[in-house]
Amino acid sequence: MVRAGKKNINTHIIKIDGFFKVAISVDCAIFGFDERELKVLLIKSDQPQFKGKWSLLGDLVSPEEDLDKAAYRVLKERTGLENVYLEQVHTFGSVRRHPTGRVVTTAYYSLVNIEQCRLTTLENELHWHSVTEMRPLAFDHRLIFDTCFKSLQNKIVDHPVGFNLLPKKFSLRELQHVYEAILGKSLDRRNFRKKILSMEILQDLNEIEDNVPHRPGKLYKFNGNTKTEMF
Amino acid sequence: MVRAGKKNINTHIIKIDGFFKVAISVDCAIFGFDERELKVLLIKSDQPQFKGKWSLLGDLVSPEEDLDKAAYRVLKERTGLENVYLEQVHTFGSVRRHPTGRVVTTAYYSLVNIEQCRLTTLENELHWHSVTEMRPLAFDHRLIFDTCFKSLQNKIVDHPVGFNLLPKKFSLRELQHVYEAILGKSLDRRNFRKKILSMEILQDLNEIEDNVPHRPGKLYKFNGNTKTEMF
DNA sequence: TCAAAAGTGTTTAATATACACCCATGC
DNA sequence: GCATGGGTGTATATTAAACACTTTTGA
Repeated sequence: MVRAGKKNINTHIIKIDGFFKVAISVDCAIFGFDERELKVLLIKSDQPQFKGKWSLLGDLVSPEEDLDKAAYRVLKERTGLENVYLEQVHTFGSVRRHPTGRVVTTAYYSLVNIEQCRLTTLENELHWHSVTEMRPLAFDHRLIFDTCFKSLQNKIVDHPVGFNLLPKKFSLRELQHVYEAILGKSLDRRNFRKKILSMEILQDLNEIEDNVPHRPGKLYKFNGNTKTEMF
Repeated sequence: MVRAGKKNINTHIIKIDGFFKVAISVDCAIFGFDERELKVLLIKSDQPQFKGKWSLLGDLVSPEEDLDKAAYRVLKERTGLENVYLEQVHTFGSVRRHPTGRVVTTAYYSLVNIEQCRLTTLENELHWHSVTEMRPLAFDHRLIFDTCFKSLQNKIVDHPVGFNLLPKKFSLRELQHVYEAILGKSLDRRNFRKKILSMEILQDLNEIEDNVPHRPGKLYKFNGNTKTEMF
């Protein structure tokens, strides 16, 4: 696989005809769910201008690499996961959005199961941040994050994508907590169950929860394909 | 304004470090409305591989030009219009989507009033094609067009953007025809009027239609800002 | 026996859909 | 006077929202 990640960005932004060339990157808002909270995976920026600030995970796109593939590569490299839910959101192309040169970036968001992640830290620090406690991010990543988060909120209203944040087996309570964390509001339990079950997207596993300090709930799995629609 | 349009694409796709650099372009599905039909502005391709085929209007993005600005520039250059409704849709970044080299393209759609257009033909032929009679397009432009068209159809369901296809003054009948052309189905007249008027987005101009072979309808104008949300 | 969440229906409100008649104008 | 679309309201169906009690388990 083509790896653009190890190259310095300046080898991709080359002065020709008197001006800098354009580089392409992808940036991913990788969402996870833990402790009833929606989280996003961030990395400590290595740019001197943004010392100590966090940024989304991204990388330059190699000239021989499909754009979508680059986003999958970033996910694979950082979380170890393949076949994850990935959605393209928007492309940010202001001339001065990146301090080092012209970088047009395409934003994606991904929904992953935090427990399955095997984070690859490399030289920088990775951390799952609660989306309700976001501090200022490096570059224009706050704008990119907000765009991704809104896109996810719109998506989940009528597309069943919440499972991707959960283990294969889950209870309706856990699924409801996912929806509540994404939408930022509490939902009526009976109406939620009614709506989800009427969609006929869940398969009853005839198993119940274990090790819960209350009456255990039924376990379900998604009866379809949890991959992205993109392929 | 930086003009990338006159350069040959090969001056932007330069072989460095043993492989071709990546170029950025924008492609616009420019929608118009005429004779009760939704139309899209296409240009005869000048690529030898696609001789005789039509393509969307697009151009390379100069390294000193914002991505959105490039889309506005294409619109201005081809239709003479400024301040039009423009929406970014998706970025297409397969390695082999363009025969000449690596070109990542960001797709936009625009809604314009055909009558206000002053088409600039330059060396190629421009034509408004009915969206119901689309023939195969050059490059991957059929995919791009379909993506833009679906995006518009989704948008119009709950966002009042249809006006952008009409003159400043219009009747409810004309507006309904716009919706019917975009959604590809006929709508109940009473329900349509009820819904639109309840949105309180129209201002009654206390004028009536002229030169219609039937009872003239009231004229309205949109009471807000018809520009894109992007700025 | 207590705490915590599972499981389960009905009533009400809001929204969307279906549908028909008289009116004003140009020809 | 006829063809064409303008203008209007109501009844029905569908969907969304509000709401409470009994049951099961672990501690």
